[in-house]
Amino acid sequence: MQLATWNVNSLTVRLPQVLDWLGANPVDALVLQETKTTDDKFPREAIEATGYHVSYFGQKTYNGVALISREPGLEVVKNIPGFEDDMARVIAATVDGVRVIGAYFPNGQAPDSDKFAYKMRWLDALHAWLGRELAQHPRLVLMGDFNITVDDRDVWDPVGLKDTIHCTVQEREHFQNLIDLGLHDAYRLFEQADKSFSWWDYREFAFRRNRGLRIDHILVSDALKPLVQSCTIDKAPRKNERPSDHAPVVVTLN
DNA sequence: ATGCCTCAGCTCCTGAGA
Repeated sequence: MQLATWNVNSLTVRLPQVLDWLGANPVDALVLQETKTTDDKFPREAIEATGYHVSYFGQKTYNGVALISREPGLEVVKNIPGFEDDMARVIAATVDGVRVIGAYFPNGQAPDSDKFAYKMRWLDALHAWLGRELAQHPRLVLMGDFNITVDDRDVWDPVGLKDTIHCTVQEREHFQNLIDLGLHDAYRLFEQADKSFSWWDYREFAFRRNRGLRIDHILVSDALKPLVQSCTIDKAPRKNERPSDHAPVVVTLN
């Protein structure tokens, strides 16, 4: 079984690339972030024409998530139950007996901002909900754009970017709290090349110079950890003509 | 350098992203 996550930075712009990628990488489930489109404009037919099922939860201009799967997604949940939020950030469903949660974590902008405070509240709510989800669904994967670097290996310039957004102690503590629920960073279960990133700024030729961050993650539960065969970042779509600034991350389970 | 790209939208500038 293969699962993947990709922040597409507008599905309207990236739909052809998503369809191409799925054709070349026929994963069992793919979660998307930053679809940036309302549900009435979501390209459901184009995705279903490929034989996939899709659930989606969007809004105008910002955010928006989707879950594409070969088998239908069951028990679909949108956003974090009990957490009032006017932003579309989470979609969850059970696919082939695995609870798949796709999430677009808040950016947070700057450590002293209101958006950072919202990010902290959102992370608290995610943690509480995830504890309940894990109790009900031991076979669980949480994946998406976390907007958090786990440690300095995930940062192209850890000195220059120390304590800036995505690299703060508070964000990393929240990440560790998720891990402490019984989750594992699938990417770090394997030896990986130095300076492996999943996002590169559009500016200053950041991709070409490999000045990036690893902020897109796949966490697998204790029950799934023994099944993980590989976890990779697919940089190929970042080389497309009009790329997303993020690359897909893929995990293979047996 | 609160820029540099890219995207959406009350679109020809602005806000947000990371």
